[in-house]
Amino acid sequence: MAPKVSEEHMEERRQQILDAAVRSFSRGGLHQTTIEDIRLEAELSRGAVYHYFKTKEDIIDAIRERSAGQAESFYRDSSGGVDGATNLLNLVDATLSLMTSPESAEANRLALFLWAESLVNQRIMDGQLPAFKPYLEALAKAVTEAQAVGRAVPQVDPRALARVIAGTMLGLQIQLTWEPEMDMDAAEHALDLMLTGKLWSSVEPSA
Amino acid sequence: MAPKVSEEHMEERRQQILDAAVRSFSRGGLHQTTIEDIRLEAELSRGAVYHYFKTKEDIIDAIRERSAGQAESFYRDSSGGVDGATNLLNLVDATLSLMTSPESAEANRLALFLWAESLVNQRIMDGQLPAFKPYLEALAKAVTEAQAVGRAVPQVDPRALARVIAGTMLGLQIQLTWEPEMDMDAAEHALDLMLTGKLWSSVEPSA
Amino acid sequence: MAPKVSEEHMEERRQQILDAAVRSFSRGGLHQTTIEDIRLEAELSRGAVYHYFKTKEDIIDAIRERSAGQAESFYRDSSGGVDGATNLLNLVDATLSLMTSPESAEANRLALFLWAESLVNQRIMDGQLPAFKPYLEALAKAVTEAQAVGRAVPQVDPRALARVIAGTMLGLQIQLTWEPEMDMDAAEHALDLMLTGKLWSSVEPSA
Amino acid sequence: MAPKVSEEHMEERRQQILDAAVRSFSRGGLHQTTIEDIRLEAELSRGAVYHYFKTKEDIIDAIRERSAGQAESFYRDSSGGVDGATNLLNLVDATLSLMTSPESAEANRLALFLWAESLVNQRIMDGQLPAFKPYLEALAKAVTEAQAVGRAVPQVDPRALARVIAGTMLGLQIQLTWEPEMDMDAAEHALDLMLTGKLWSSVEPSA
DNA sequence: CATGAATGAGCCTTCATTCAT
DNA sequence: TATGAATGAAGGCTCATTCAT
Repeated sequence: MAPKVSEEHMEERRQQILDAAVRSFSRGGLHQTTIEDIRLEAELSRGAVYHYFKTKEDIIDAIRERSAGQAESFYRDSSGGVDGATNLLNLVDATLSLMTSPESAEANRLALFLWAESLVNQRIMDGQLPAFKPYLEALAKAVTEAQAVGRAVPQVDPRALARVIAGTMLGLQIQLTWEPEMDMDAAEHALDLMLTGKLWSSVEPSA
Repeated sequence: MAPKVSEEHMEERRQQILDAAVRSFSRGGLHQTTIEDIRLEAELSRGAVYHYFKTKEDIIDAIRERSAGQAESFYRDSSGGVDGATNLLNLVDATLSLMTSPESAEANRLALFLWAESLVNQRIMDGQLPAFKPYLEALAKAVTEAQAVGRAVPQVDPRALARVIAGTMLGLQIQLTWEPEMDMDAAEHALDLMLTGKLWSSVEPSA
Repeated sequence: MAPKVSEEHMEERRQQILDAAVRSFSRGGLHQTTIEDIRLEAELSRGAVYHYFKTKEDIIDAIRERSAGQAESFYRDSSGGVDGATNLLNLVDATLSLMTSPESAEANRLALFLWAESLVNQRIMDGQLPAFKPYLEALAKAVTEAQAVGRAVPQVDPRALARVIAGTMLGLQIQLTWEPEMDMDAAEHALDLMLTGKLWSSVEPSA
Repeated sequence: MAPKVSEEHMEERRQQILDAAVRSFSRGGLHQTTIEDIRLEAELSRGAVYHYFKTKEDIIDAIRERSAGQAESFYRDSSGGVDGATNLLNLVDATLSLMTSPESAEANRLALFLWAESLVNQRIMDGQLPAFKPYLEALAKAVTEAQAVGRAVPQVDPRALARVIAGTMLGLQIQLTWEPEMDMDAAEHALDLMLTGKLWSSVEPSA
């Protein structure tokens, strides 16, 4: 059982470094943050960092993977309902509450850095996109279910609507990074109205 | 009149550099792209670049400013209608058609790079945010007008809804950078249905 | 003709760096010598070195190529005679005088470093070996000619003898790096006796 | 007697490490080979290596010493004959058969690395040279004996000829590292002819 | 105006060595 | 004895920027 201690320690240190890396990267961006920054934040020696991660990019990769995992498990719980329309709302609300939780400020910033980086770094794109797709599909599935019970009109393409809603999430997250003090509750309220068909008057005004 | 010629030449060269910079940055990102890359793309000497721009950041700034200007003029035309609800649709459609135009692939990528960079570079943030705000306000104004004529329910906070809709735009633009081949027309259709209240069945299904 | 000045300057600087590199490398070996050492020896900035050579290995390669070229031209002059046996002596003497010239102390040391490095660095081997082979062949050719005129016995394989003689050159050069003060003239004399058949008594001693 | 076991164990482990080091160094060179490489090759922990050797250089030194010892005992057996000329041939043949034995490929490469390193590392030079000198002297002694019995002409300086012959050995060994498939038997034959005065026709051709 | 050589700060990474357990 | 985590000095290389011509 000797390796067990070692492995535990290994995992602990890795998390310690990743935590420091998340703080550092989200503060300074992927490029401006140096290994030196991370190591200071982790209160480790420079060599120690390289003891647990081969390269800076490996750290970034591990961070991405870890957050993707966290987010995924978060979403999975939100699509278990029977009613598609409810699932949709649940997913949206879960996403919003995830991004508004105080601990998420860092994650939101980091996400934006990764989204940008993915355009230029295939490895990151390859990690990012496959993590986004299931989200899109969960949304589409919910829409399809909503159509099945007559809540959503059949004309709409579930995947297209999923794109729109997912886009809204992404876009709100971005705005949150820009203005952390923005009123996300109000936005959520408006979004809920829109997603339940209560936003627009059903009849044209008697113009 | 010598300076006039000079000024014209100056402006011409600046645009030449900025064009090259847009191509370079959107291809390789803000950090991975070097002045050398830009100068090669512009077919200029390295010194020439520094002749027209003091620093790399100045180039980025000029690019940002230029695109912001282009976008703004684009939007301004879309909020001139009388009907708020129509203005909303116009704005959204204009935004979408701007981002889907073939020349915009570059601009979309560049935008994402700038959004990320703005989190870390106050100067970019200071340029970016003031350009985004009017867009938000144009949307809010359209919502307010829609409320005034009874199209939108009065409970919704126009600014919050503007956040949501603007977010959708941002998020769709991101998805476009990730998957340039995505079906934006379908998304637009779904979005239009949502923004005209035709997406959801007004009555609960007779379950 | 603008590039001409530039090219001249370029070539000049490259030589300046290579000269400094030869001094540095031959003094400290390939691995212990840093770019910093070279740049100090060349009285240049660190960046300047990289302006003219992409990597440290490129510098090493350029050095090797340059010395190979110098050596080759040196040998070529020594195999122009009509008589094979004389050519052989000429080649050997030329080689020896090349390696004993006072400026060659550096080159000899450098050569040994390169020979060792070639075992581990294919690129160096690929440069080294093709430069050695013609030398071997020039020797073999001289032996063949000596056989043709009856000077050398026909039983000997010219290539094998070339290996032996070339080996002698290599081995003397090594000893020279170890003990620069060794008496190479005496060695040359002994070698000449051996290569002219005057070393051994033709008849067995009347034991 | 506890220490005795311990000492045996110590010696065993040291040899295990040296064996691994020889394989590693001869494969990758002195500088490119890391302690990590050696420890993996030895299937030992990193700490263990440092338990038996204080520094990397100590390992190199121990290797050098060990091979020097092996070579020396090898040569000693070859100079026991009565006849100087025969001793000379014996020494040469012994040297050649030592370097051509299949197990020697590694040793040959390692030797070249050490020869190069000795130029830069006094400690290695101090180990190397005193091991080479006796070889030189054995050769010189054989030559002197050959002169004594009238086999070799008295004009030749025995030490100089020793240099030449030793050089030939070194140079053939180098060529062997460069081209392990070279025909050393042919070279040996040519060398034997040369060392017995049978290579050159005693009389000038009747030109 | 234009050129591109020169500068040097700074970054990622490697690796010999130490040392707590 | 044995282990391997930790250390930190050092090196190769990049690149924004300057400046002499």
